[in-house]
Amino acid sequence: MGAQTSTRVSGAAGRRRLLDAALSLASKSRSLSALSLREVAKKASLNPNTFYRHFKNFDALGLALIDELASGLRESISRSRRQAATGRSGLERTEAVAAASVSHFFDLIEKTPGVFLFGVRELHGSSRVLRRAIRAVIDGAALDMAQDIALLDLLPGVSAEGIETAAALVAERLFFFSLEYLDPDADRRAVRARALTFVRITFAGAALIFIQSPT
Amino acid sequence: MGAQTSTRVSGAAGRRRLLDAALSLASKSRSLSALSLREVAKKASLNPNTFYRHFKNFDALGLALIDELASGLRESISRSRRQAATGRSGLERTEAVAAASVSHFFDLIEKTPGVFLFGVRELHGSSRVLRRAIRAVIDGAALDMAQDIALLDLLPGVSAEGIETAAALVAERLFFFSLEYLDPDADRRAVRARALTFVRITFAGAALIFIQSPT
DNA sequence: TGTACATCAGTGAACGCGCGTTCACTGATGTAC
DNA sequence: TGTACATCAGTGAACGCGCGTTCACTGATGTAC
Repeated sequence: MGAQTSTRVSGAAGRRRLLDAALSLASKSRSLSALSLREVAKKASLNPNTFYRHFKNFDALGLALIDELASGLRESISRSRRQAATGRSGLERTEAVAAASVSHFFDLIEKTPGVFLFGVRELHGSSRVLRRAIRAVIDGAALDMAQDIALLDLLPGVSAEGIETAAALVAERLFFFSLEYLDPDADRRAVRARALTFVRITFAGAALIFIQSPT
Repeated sequence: MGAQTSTRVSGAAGRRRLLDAALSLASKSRSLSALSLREVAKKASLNPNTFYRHFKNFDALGLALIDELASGLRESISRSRRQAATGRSGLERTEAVAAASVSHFFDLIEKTPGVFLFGVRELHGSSRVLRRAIRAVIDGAALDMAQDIALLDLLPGVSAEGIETAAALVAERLFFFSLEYLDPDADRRAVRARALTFVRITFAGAALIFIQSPT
C-alpha cells in the first residue's frame, strides 16, 4: 500500500506521545542520550520520520521535558512552604516549613517519577544544552527558596549570603535524593528522613556560620 | 596481506591503552555508555577485536576504571588529614583538617580529572553494575572520613550517628563538586571556597543537631 | 454555506554508515623438559 | 642450553542489524473568500 494511512486524530497528540515515550524509556534506567530516535518513535507507535514533524532534534525534545520539570516544581513547592508557615512562629515554624517542603518535594517525585529520573541523569549527561537548562531549573528553585526563607524570616539573623548558600545546597542536594528515592530497593521513609536531616543540618550550620551580630 | 602484523611490544600494554582511551573519550563530555567499542579501540590504535582479549564486555572496562578511582582516592586523603591534625588542637584543628582535606581532594581532581568526570557521570549512568561500584567507593570514602573524625576527635561530643551522617553528606557532595570544578568555565578558586564552606556548614550543623550531653 | 487551497501530521521505502561480534589466522613470548 | 609447545595479544574480513535522515507522497483539518 501507499502512504494513505494518515490519522491525526486530535491536535498535536503525536508530540505528546513522543514526549511520554521518551520519558518512559529514559526513566527505565537509561539516559536520554542513550535512546535512539527510532526507539522513541516506535514506543510512541509512530513512524520514525514523524519525529521531525515535532522536534528539530533530540535535544529539542529534552528541552521540552525540562520545561515540564520546571513548571511542575517551582510554584507548587513555594505554596506548600507558605502554608506550613502560617500560624506558627520561631524555631517551630522553621522546622515545620522544612518538614513540609521536603515532604511536598517527595510527593512531587512520586507523582511524576520519570521527569525527576530524567532530570538528575541529564544534569550529568552528555548534552551541554540540557545540562545548562537543568542547572537553571535548580538555580531557580534555590532562588525561590531563598526568597521564602527571607520573607518568612525562617533564619533570623542570618545574612543574605548565608541564606542563599544554604538554599543552593538544599535545592541541589534534594534533587539528587530523587534518584535514591526512586531506587526499587529504596526504603522511602528512610530516604525522606535522611533528606530532612540533611536540610536541618544545613540550616543549623548556615545559621551558626553566617550569623550576623545584631546592630 | 594476512594477519602477520602482530606486535605485542610489552606485557599487556594494550589493556592500558584501552583504559586510557576510554577514559579520555568518556571525560570529553560523554559518558562511558555513550562510547562504542570500536571507537575506544580506534583511539587506542587497536583492532576492535582486540578489546575482547582484555575485557569480557564494556562494563568490565568500567569496573577496572573504578578500581583506579578508588585506589587513588582512599588512602591518600586519609594521610593528608592526619598530617593536618598534628600539632594543632581544638576548633583550629578541625578547621585545619577540613581545609586540608578539601584542598587535597581538589589536587587529586587536577591530577586525574578524567577518572573523576567518569565517576560522577557513571554514578547516575545507565549501568547498574557501575553505579553500585561507584557508590561503594563513595561509601568507603565516607567511612574513612568518619573513622578519622572519631580518631582525631574533630567533632567532640557529637554522637557516632552524627559523625557518620556528616561524613556521608560531605563525601558524596565533594564528589559532585568535581564536575563543577572541571567545567571549562569554572572559577576554580571559587569552587574550592564553596566546597570548604559546604564542609564547614555541614560539620557545624551536625555538631549542633547531634550533640550529646556529657554524662 | 461552498469551495479552493495551504498546512499539518502522518506514511513506507530507501540510503549509506557504524556498530558488536565471530571467524580463522599469526607471530612473539613464556615454560616444561 | 635447546627444543617443543602452549598461551597470549594481536590481525583483517565478514556477518547481520539498527541507526539517522531524506524522499515523495497522502489525507484530514483549518482558513480565506
